[in-house]
Amino acid sequence: MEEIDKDHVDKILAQWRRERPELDVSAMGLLGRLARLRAHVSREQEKVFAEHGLTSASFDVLATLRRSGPPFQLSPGDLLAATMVTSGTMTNRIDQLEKAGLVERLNNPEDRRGVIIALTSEGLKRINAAATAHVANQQRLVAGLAPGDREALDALLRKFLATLE
Amino acid sequence: MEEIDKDHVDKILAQWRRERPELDVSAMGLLGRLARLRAHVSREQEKVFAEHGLTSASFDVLATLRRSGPPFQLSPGDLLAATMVTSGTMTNRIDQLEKAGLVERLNNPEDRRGVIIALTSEGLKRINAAATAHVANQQRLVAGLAPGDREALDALLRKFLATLE
DNA sequence: CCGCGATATCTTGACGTCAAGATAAATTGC
DNA sequence: GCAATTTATCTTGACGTCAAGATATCGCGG
Repeated sequence: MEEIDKDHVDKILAQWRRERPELDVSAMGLLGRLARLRAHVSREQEKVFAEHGLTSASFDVLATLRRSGPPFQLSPGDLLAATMVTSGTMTNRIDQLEKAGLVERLNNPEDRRGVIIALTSEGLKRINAAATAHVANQQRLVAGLAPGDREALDALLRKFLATLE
Repeated sequence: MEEIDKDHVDKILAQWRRERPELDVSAMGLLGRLARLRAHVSREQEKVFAEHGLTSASFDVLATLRRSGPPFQLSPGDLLAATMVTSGTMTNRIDQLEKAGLVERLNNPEDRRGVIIALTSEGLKRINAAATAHVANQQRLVAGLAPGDREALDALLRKFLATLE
């Protein structure tokens, strides 16, 4: 009577158990659900970013600048440290945002190797609006989960994350 | 006294609360940890795939063929249904795998629009070895989490996923 | 048995990402 | 002061992904 609904990931595990019964797939369920969940959440979030002419990449940079507080300026190195991407990726992100007029590269008076990335006033407006929509959308995405489950899940994700970083 | 260690995500939330106190960022912690966790896991998994000359994209296709059982053949449409990507992406994945000699496109005798993607013997060897290494690596990735926590986390992820798909 | 909407797969063009390495300026140590 | 090392950022080339649309074939309704 204790039937739990099988989801997509359960079917994959069942196939592996049939084809390669000697493999221990006990971790695959958890990691598979993590991946699938992330893919769904990610796509839903992208839709909201797109409504504001942004991608998750550009939102990520603008949001980092915005939440750093006035004057909304950081070096590429600072942005790099905050965003889990490589330097080449960050250069490209900044290039795109600069083309779009949402940030500008200023000379760094203290270090001629470096530059300062600054939100333009258009960039500030854009990220303020996008962030408002984004957090509302995040609320919607977790709305199907009971508040107690959300807390429990967050606590476990925190624990897990701590083992990896 | 109940101090929980602040992680990277907590710092982001604190910044938003300072800069945009009117925003309800209560869902951002959970979703942010999910994203970060997935990024870490993903990269660790890529390393193992790379040791076998694969990427997560190519592993994904080969694994789907492998766990479907003999004769290790599926249509692009079947693969599409199993893998959360678009048809253009699947065409590209198959192209790459075909170039690498790991799968081949066979004519579908029952439908001239369609083809059948079949693992080559080299592809079978490759995915068997890669899958063995991959599941071992997955065990390693969750090893830092107590077994009870793993179960609880998996159950919550399942619940959450069910609300989205 | 024919026309036409449905289906299976591929093509195109624009991005985003990474690894590896290039460039230029700052800093360190003698 | 100056060479060697380190640091900050950018460049290059190869992939992977998507959305939108192109092709070719299937199969249904008349």
